[in-house]
Amino acid sequence: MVKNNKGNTISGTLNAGIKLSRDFFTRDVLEIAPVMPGKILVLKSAKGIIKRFRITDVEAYSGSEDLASHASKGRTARTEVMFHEGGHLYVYLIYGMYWMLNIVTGPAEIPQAILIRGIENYSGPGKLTKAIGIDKSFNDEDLITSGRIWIESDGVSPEIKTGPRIGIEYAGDYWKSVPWRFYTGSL
DNA sequence: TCAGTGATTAGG
DNA sequence: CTAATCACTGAG
Repeated sequence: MVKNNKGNTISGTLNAGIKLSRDFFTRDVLEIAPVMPGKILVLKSAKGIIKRFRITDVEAYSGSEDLASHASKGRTARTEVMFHEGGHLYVYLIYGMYWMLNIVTGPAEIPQAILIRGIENYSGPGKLTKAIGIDKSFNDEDLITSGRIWIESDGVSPEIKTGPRIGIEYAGDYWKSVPWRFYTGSL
């Protein structure tokens, strides 16, 4: 059962849009991240129930130079997925409790990802994954070929606000200040 | 402000 | 093997 911050049940029932293709995700992360708020995250349960959630808040992590990105430490077992072709998911556990949901972008071998920080009725990347049931099993899932998760557009493109990314105090003055958070409060 | 919680990582 | 770290959250 899905509930919002006030404890009320929400259905995730938006109208269907057009599924985003590989070409959308293989572009540079800084082209994609600003247009992610407004897109629809779609999940299909094992029983065939489809739920759609409007994305409201994302952050971009780009390449090996970005000291806030996990990939800045190189290619490890965990960050391997970030080097895969755009359209895959990067899912990892943080603080022993929260699954973080990221969309890998760009061509293969270039580590980039977009953290999904908020969807409608939810604020916070850990809360939204708990609410919609994202876990380790979604790591490296392909949004183009998966039967249980994908992204759609219904043409909605809300006004975007930008700001520095959250929770990256370790990344140094420059990288913690770049305005790579893209969000909207209007949805 | 700070504890909870456990996978991941570097290092011996 | 050990120990530090962490793209968070909720309680005080």
